[in-house]
Amino acid sequence: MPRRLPTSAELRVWRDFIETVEALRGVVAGRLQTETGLSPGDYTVLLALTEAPQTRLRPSDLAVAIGWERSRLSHHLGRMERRGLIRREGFSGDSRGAFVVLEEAGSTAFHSATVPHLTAVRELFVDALTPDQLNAVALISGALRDHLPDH
Amino acid sequence: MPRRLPTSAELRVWRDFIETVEALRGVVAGRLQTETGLSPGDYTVLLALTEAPQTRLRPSDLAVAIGWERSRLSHHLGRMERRGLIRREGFSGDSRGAFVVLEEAGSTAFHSATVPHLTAVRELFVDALTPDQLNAVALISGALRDHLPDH
DNA sequence: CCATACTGATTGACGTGTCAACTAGACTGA
DNA sequence: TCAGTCTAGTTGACACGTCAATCAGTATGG
Repeated sequence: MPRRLPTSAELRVWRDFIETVEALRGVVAGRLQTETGLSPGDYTVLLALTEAPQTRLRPSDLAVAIGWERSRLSHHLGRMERRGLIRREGFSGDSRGAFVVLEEAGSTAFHSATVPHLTAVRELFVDALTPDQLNAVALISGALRDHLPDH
Repeated sequence: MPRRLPTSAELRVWRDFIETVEALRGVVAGRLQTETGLSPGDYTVLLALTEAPQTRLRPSDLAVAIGWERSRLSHHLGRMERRGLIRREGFSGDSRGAFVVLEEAGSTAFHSATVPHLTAVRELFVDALTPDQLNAVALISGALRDHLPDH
């Protein structure tokens, strides 16, 4: 049984949706970058480390916590380490393992980034929508996510 | 006057939203890639060229048509040219100018990609939502876009 | 006429992501 | 015990994006 293709109206909704979200993400990322020197990825990693006991995590646990692939995380950690935001530390025990440790500079950067970040989210996202629309967004996210393969 | 920060519920909506859309985009892109060998960027460029008179456009016009920065387009065209999907051609007149011309291979690739692409959009996006939700998405996209700086 | 500014387009450097391959230690079962 | 496998993590190659610089050709004003 052949299944229908999207109508042109449905396709337009899709394209507008994707383009808008991409633009939105770009604007938020740009503000974060210029106001705090951190990328969204940096922020995500630093948030997870900040909340971790001893502000340290094993890479795999960190990857799970933020939902990243290990290789992506490894590359990102390399860049963050070069900038002194985090540090890698050996682990006595299972010597495959390692730790990612929050550095002072990372902690400082994170703390000075949180208000600008939250402000950007409010201004560009929350303030753009009515409370009803915000609820709708939550439902729509859930529906889309549940409809994705795997999860 | 100090303005409020997002509540944790609002923040959760934001994060779920961004993560879901990113995942969705990734899945659609992955399907397009494996089923047709084209990236979303390739598809966008090929679509614009296909619809252009003589299936050729000046880079600047192409950039405007698809809403890309010229430098991004230039890099992407370089990659597409290497694969034989498009070709660059000089322009007699204003010799700064140039043309991007759709190659046979590009045309073929595009035409064999359109059904898989549309199918993926239907399955992963349209089918996941009720008609009301789809309407809501359109309204929300518009609200978010209108709230962005510049536009 | 010519210095200057503008326009079209490309380039290089670099951050970011994915995929596949690799290293290396730890586990497991015949 | 030791081959096979699993787990943790890194690496290299490459696609994609942004930014700033560059280049060449066109237009403009004194």
